[in-house]
Amino acid sequence: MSTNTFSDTEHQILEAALLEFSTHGRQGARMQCIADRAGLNKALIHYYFRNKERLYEEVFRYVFQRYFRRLGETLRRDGDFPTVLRAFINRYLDLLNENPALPMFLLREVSEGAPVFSRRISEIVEISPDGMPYLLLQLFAKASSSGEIRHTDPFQALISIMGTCIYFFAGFPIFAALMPELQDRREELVEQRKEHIFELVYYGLKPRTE
Amino acid sequence: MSTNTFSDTEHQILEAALLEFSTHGRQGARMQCIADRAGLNKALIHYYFRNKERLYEEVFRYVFQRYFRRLGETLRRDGDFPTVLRAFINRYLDLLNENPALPMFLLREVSEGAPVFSRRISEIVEISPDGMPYLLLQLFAKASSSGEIRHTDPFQALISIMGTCIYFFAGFPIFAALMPELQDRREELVEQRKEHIFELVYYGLKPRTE
DNA sequence: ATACGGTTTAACCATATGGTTAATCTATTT
DNA sequence: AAATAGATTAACCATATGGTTAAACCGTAT
Repeated sequence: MSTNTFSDTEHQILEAALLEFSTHGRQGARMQCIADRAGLNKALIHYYFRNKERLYEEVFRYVFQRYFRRLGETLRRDGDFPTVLRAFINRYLDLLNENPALPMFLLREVSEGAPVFSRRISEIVEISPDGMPYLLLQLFAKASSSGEIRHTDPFQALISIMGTCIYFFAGFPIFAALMPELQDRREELVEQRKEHIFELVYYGLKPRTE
Repeated sequence: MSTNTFSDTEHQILEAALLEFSTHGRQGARMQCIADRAGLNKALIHYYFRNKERLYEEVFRYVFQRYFRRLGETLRRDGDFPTVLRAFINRYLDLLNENPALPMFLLREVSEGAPVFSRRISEIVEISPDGMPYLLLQLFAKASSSGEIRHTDPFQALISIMGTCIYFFAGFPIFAALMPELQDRREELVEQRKEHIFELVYYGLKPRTE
């Protein structure tokens, strides 16, 4: 059940399910819609994934295992604080830009009490000191204690950096509804955003001389 | 339908519905659960709000009208850039802390294509130059042109400040699942966060002399 | 050619759930 | 006290939807 080799058909189902789940939520998702999206018969989904709940779990794991792994990679490379920080931000924004539905998928799960995330957390994210969350905390903790940034709670910094990245994608539709002209500038704004976040976080945390 | 005077019963329904909708989403919400939560008969909900869709719309408007209005208030008061910035951050975090379910409610709606938000946008948020989004953009635009902060796209700043505030509440459960010790520090972290975000944004945007 | 295992499908079933209805209760007016 | 209108309830209905099943399809080995 935790194998990662999926057939073509399974992949089609997973991709369709990801879209359906992230736009309509676990309960709002319709098996028939997933089947239609994937161009397959509904019974096939049950054949491969038994039921909606297991499909959801499989999609969730399938997607976020990769997501957290790719995010963590950037933190394991050598480099000084600003270099690693920049790499993390760029990777994060690229990941989100490739699949803007992911944050909502995760946030939805979490707002429902994160039953699947909690139950299968060990498969999804490394909780060890070599996993993404801990490495990111470490990044700030080290820079903080070496004096490269001012004394900062690493947790606050973690929330800030992830929030500034995620909210661009999660909140974009809100502001696009208010200011339609943003829609066309989207790609440009993503690139601009990399620089903006880096400067905000780096210079926002740097010790002040005055 | 857009009156704001609700009877006790209606209020109970609205509050119960808000909880149910924000944890389970529009489709996942169950009319029976809302009735149970409110301690009322299910048919009463239909009596007052006709059907699920209209109930959802009413709750949505009821909640976010107030939310955006209270957020906008802080931007209409006099004061220099850091003062207004601080007031906005504090108000925002207090609002979210009072009702941590709100961001998810809004984000869910948005990820479903924001049909209700779009349709009733004019009742929910002032789109005029005196409304919250525009005032916040103005705040940064003015500070930017007066040289108080370095040249910055106001939209990027808007996303950053809202993202850092919201994500604390939206993402908190994720990190609380990974680091259980955070749960007890929540209130303390909210207060600490006000200062953290202010410093990050203010000093992150300030012109650099070096 | 045929038998067989894995895959795919149309048709079907059971049930959860949104919504209705008709009766009852309650308070206010006359 | 009778009447009226609004509020509330239990019982019910229709249907959407998750899930099942049995048959058909298809490639491959014998």
